[in-house]
Amino acid sequence: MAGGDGDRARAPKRHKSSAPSRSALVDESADMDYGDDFDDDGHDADREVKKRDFTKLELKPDHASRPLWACADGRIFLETFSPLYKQAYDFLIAIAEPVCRPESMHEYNLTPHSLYAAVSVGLETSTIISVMSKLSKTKLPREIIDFIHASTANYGKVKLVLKKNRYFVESPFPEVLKTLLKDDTISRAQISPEDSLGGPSFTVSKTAGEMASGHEDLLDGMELAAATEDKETHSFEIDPSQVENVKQRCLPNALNFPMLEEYDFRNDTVNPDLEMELKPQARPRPYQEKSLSKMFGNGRARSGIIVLPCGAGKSLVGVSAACRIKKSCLCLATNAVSVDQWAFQFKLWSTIKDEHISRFTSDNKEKFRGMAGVVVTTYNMVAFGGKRSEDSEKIIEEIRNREWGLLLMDEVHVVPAHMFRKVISITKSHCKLGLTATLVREDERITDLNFLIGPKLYEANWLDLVKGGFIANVQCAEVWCPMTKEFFAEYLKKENSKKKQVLYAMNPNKFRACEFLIRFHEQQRGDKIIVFADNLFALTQYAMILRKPMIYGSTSHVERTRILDQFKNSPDVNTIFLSKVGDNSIDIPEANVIIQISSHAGSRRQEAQRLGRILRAKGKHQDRMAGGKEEYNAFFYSLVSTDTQEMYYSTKRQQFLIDQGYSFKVITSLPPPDELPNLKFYTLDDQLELLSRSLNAGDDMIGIERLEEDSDGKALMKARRSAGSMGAFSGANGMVYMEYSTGKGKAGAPKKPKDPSKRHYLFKKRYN
DNA sequence: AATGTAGCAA
DNA sequence: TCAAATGCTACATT
Repeated sequence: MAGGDGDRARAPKRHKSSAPSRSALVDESADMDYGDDFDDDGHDADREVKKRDFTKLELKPDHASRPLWACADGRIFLETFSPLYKQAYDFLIAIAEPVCRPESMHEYNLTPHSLYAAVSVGLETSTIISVMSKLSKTKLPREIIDFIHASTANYGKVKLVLKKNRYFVESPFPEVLKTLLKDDTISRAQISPEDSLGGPSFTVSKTAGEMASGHEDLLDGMELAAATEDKETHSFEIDPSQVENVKQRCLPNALNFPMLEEYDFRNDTVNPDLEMELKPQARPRPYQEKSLSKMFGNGRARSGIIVLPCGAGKSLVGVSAACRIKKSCLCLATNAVSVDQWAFQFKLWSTIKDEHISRFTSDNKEKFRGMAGVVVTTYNMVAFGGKRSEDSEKIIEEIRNREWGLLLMDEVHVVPAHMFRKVISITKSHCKLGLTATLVREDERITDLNFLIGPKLYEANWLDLVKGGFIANVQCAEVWCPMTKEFFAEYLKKENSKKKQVLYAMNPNKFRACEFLIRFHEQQRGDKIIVFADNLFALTQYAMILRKPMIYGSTSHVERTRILDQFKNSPDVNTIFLSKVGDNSIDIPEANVIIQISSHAGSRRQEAQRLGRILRAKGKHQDRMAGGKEEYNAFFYSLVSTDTQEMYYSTKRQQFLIDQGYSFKVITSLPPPDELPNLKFYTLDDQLELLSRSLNAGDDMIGIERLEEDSDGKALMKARRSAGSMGAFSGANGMVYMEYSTGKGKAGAPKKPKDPSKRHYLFKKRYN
């Protein structure tokens, strides 16, 4: 990818009259005199640009060929149609936080944390400023430059190092260590050498810096700057249990000497090597390669987080990382299903021997043999506080005592922060790699992740992956379903938000939209469909009336696998209904349509997760692309009852999708009027019957709760558990829901089911 | 040894 | 703040 010679010859100081090519940019930044930060033509400092007042920003003569705008308040806008988009994107994603990424213009935010992330992948202050100035249409506002200087000045000065199960704080600058030790928390955490008389004392040692291997890539080129020469290193030891507190004190919002965690695994002779290589057929895709290069950019392993959408091959990144480090690896997942998957992925992509990898869950307590190995387990298992079984006790003891080369953490965004703290304080690892599909930014826990694991190393842009054909091209739509008069009247009467929820989920118009969509996708396109409903009552009703299998919490394991197997293999089962179980912990087979009939308020992360379920549909995509124009090959519908609380959340969901770069469509007329007679609940009677059933559902729930309080708790549990067999009803033997789907009882007086034992607990009370 | 059930935690 | 889910354990049943 070396560049054109014409560009190379051009003097850096001169304005370019044509669009700067990629190579021009690379060459210039390599030759760049960093003292000459911001622009070529002279006058500057006297300019006070007020925040949000952009009128005074000075356009460069060749602004049209430069892709970004930088505002004084730290916001950056990127034109995606620029020829320099790709480079600019790589750069921005490294230094700033993406805020919103619609199709033609992206917005980013420069924050202390994002700059922390930037310098910890090896960028230097001067490089950040010079590249930004190159890419900017305007002269960089003074505020931005000052901000970057201020936020990056102290980065990289302090390191946290693990040696022989002991933690050390290291720095080439003794005065920095002195500053740190003035802090109470840190000085209390210090483990003084024996002869210490209370004053701070450091150990001095020589470290040989390594030169990183160069690349032609813009960013990798810049990382060269991170290589160090021989330096004296000063250090003091800290109490392992205090590591996280010390780290926290060092953050930008406190002492502002954020600690860098790097693992010089090639020179680690203490920990035994693990024999494993990536198999030749495991070919990381460009973006996977890129995220790995961020992690290993300077020949060591950096701790941090890699953000890739589900279905984009996170596990290959994880396995590759483990293969490069070649030391013992502890891999953490959220549940047993993904533990199995991870173990499988390790065996699939790497040459690791079977006896060197082990799973550790409640019903799978394996042990690897040899000096080093990979252990795959759950967060729960490691953080578990209660009494352990004997086997677990032994294994967990080994996990505690071992020094891990890599701590691989899957779905880092779902795990609560306290869980993390526990896991991190229990295990001793040289390098931590967090994998996630979404970093929901306004969540405070994300900040926690930043110091508990490390900065974000790489984040892929979903749309770019779509364009590359790596993930499915999803059509997202929100379907607006007007409430029927009767449902809406009841809705307005209710105070209880629970009851309201049932009402807008059961809205007959929504039901028919759902029915129509299922029919359309099954029959016209031959798609595989997943329907999500958070509300259990709605879920069971929909599934029973439409006669589709469903899975929810208390569906037995056997039942689940049977249903999923049918969904996967049988041409007759093309739709399944899932409750929240589907969000995690179910290995969902290839589906390419999702319909949401009720989604919860704070469910933006769930939204992402669910969307992720259909991203995997690949292969097909390239074929269609080859055929000419791009086509959607996956569909994501959210059904919303208009004029209800649901509408309130629609804006948020919309925003989420747009932030990820998805375009968004609102459908208001579904089902088409001529289809109406063919769908359920066509007559008012049917609708009223549904209404009364829904209303009673709410009452019954409350009745059960009352029952739970005062009388026989055990009996209730029984009732609930037996309701678990509902899953069985809806599967192959389609008999039970017949009673409901064919029962055309009058409003308020539905037919009484024949066999009381098969009644759903929701209905139980009415008949007693 | 596999399954099911209940209790607990976070 | 709550509901729905999970995972781990122990114990009972087949």
